[in-house]
Amino acid sequence: MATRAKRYWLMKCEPEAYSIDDLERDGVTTWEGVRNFQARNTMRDDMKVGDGVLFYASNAEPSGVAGVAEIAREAYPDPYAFQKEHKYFDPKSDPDDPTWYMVDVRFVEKFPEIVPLAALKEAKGLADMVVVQKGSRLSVQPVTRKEFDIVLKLGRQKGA
DNA sequence: GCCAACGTTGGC
DNA sequence: GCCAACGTTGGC
Repeated sequence: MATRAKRYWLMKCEPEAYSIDDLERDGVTTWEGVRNFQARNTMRDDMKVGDGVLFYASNAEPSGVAGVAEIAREAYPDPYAFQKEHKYFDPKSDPDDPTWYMVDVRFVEKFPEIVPLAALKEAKGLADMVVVQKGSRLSVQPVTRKEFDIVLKLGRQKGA
């Protein structure tokens, strides 16, 4: 099997919709409902099983990285886009040529405390991280290995 | 709840 | 293909 270096991502979710605790309970979850082309492209074209994911809680108190997950299944068509009554329904998505894709995500670790966005902004080495850029609204974004490791360290040291 | 920043839509 | 209007995201 052809292999490639493990890549790293950040995925946002509002805790009210789905939290790291929900993920810990479920073990694996589906990541449906992404309706942004750039985020879709990332999921569909770049995510591979085993890639690392920073689980980011948006619209939270505080917002920040709540833990770690990994890609459990590579992209497949988002079935909710075809369900008329569903809030993720998109009449323009053709089942024979789906517009929207989703991946599955597996729980890896919950940080003792959330790493707030403010801490990410202050941390050394994270100045170029997508999520700290002003006006960054992408719900699925790439993270470098270096950034991933720094955030991991921040998350683990909190409760110590 | 406010509002700035951004993506998408649609008229032309 | 431009760009104004609109809807959404998401920090605060």
